[in-house]
Formats: sequence, structure tokens, C-alpha cells
Amino acid sequence: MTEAAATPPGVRSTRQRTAVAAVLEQVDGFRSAQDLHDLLRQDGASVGLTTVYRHLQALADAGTIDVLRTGGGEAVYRRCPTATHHHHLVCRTCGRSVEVEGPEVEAWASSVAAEHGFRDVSHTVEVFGTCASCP
Amino acid sequence: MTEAAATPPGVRSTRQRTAVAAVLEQVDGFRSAQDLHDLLRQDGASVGLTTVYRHLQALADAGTIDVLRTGGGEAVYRRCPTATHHHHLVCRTCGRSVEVEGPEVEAWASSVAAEHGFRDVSHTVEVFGTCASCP
DNA sequence: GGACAGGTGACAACGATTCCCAACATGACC
DNA sequence: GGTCATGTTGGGAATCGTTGTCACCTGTCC
Repeated sequence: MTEAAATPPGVRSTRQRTAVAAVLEQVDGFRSAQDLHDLLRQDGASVGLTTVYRHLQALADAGTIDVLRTGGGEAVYRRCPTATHHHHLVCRTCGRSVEVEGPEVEAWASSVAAEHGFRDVSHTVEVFGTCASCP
Repeated sequence: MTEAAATPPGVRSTRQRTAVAAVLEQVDGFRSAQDLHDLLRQDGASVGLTTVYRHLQALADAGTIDVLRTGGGEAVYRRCPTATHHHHLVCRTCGRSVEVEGPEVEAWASSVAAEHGFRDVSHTVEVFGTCASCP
């Protein structure tokens, strides 16, 4: 798999690609592919579901958007302002999410992995809760 | 559906229930429901896939086993010796997993949540890597 | 204008999980 | 022991999110 920079040579900037990127900018919090597809429909930008999945995957591969798995196994996507490595504090009720950093968590993960002889370490850290504006 | 504590009145201890619990004791590391189903078949204990799912869910609800979601969206289950809250260091290649504790992570999660006004906080922290015995 | 490369989208296929429902096992009661 | 009520089981159908396929479309370059 080759590293795909933002619109590398040979990748066209089509109406659909733009529409998917645009809808991700508009929404706040994590949304499923189907949600985004519906939103696109509502906006009048009719884009096929397959195409939505394709672009989401490309964007995720490029690191432009973040992907999370819900408890139900559904993938949810979000365009994050922060390009650097970070984690999320997600509201269980409204889906709103806050980007958070945790240097101590990064340090803990590496030290724990090293301690047990694990290499090529990656980690998933997500915090779920109910935000202040939700009952 | 009633809340199922560890064998509450009205819940029978059937052959299938025992078999599912037993196979979880035998295996090391996280296994998918279908894997466990296959293992049961191999052991001669024929249990329906539906039943396997049912018991895994019940055990997970009761907190007896831990559930993780793989990148592919598949749920994997493991019986953990440690009853207290902990996290996992999982080998990407062989699936072997080590239970780890991270008081600093717990502290970080609560403080970050509090800082943003989130209540009823839970978190998922998993560390993936390649273990010492895998290439 | 024509050829070409890549993008698109309707639909089929897929894998994991859940639903449904008839058959079954068990314990309680007579 | 026989009957009944109730909870459990399991096979297959259904569902859901996702991916693959393939004919068609669109922009670009000559």
C-alpha cells in the first residue's frame, strides 16, 4: 500500500470526492458512513454509498480522518482539526467528541509493551461518557 | 430479558453453558465466537452457533469475560484470570494477550473527562504489537 | 473529435450477528 | 410416574454494515 498524500498525482478531484470531504467538515462528532451518505443526499449531492465508503477509506488511509468502532461494530468517521496523534472523549448520548492528548498514556503504552517484549506497538484509547449538555 | 447475575435463580446450568465456559478456560488469548464454536465442535461438544453467541453475551454482560473488537469489526472474547479492571497487550500475530494495569491511565481518563464536564465515564485502552516469540 | 485512464454507482456478495420459532430438557407439582 | 410450565436450544432466515464486481460515465490529453 502506498502512502497517499492529499490528492497525489493521478487522483482527480471530483464532485463526489469534494462532497464527501465537505460533509465531513460540516458535521461535529463521529458519523457512520451511512449517516454521511444520508447527509449528502439531503444536501442534494447524490453520491453512491459505495463511493462514500471508498472515499472515507482513502481519507482514513491518508490519515486525514479518524475512524472509531462503535460497540455495535459499526465504523464511525470524523475529520479532526488536529493532525498529530491524539485520542477522543466521546459523548455516548449526542456523539459530540473532544480531542484530547495524553502524553502519559503514550509513555505508559510504550513502557508496558517494552516490559513484555512487544514490538511495533500501536494502541487505541477512547474515553466515553455523558457530556455536560446531555441529560 | 432479566439481568443475569452468575447463575441467578431460574438460570439452568446446562451442558452447553458448561461447554462454552470450559472452552474459554482452555484457550489462551482472544477468540472469536466462530472460533470458539469450531473448538467446541472439535471437542465433540456440539453446541449451536446461536447458543455460543448467547452464552458469550451473557458472560460478557456478567463481566465474567472480556470482549474486544478487532479492526475488522469482529468481536473476540477472553476469560481473564484477573477480575479487577485491567487492559490488554495483544499480539497482532499470534493473538496471545497479556493483562496489564495502568493506574496512570485510569487517572488520566478521569481527569480528562472531568475537565470537559463528562460524567459516567468508561474507557477502552488496548495496546497492540508483535510479541517476542513472533517474527 | 477520439482514445484512454480513472472514477462512479447499482447491485450482488459477504461475513458477523441477531431473530424466530418449533423442538427439547428440566424441575415442580399432583 | 405423569403432566405442566418454563427456560433452553439450535437451524435457518433475516439483518446489518461493508466490500467486490462490472458496465457506464467523465475529464484529459492528443
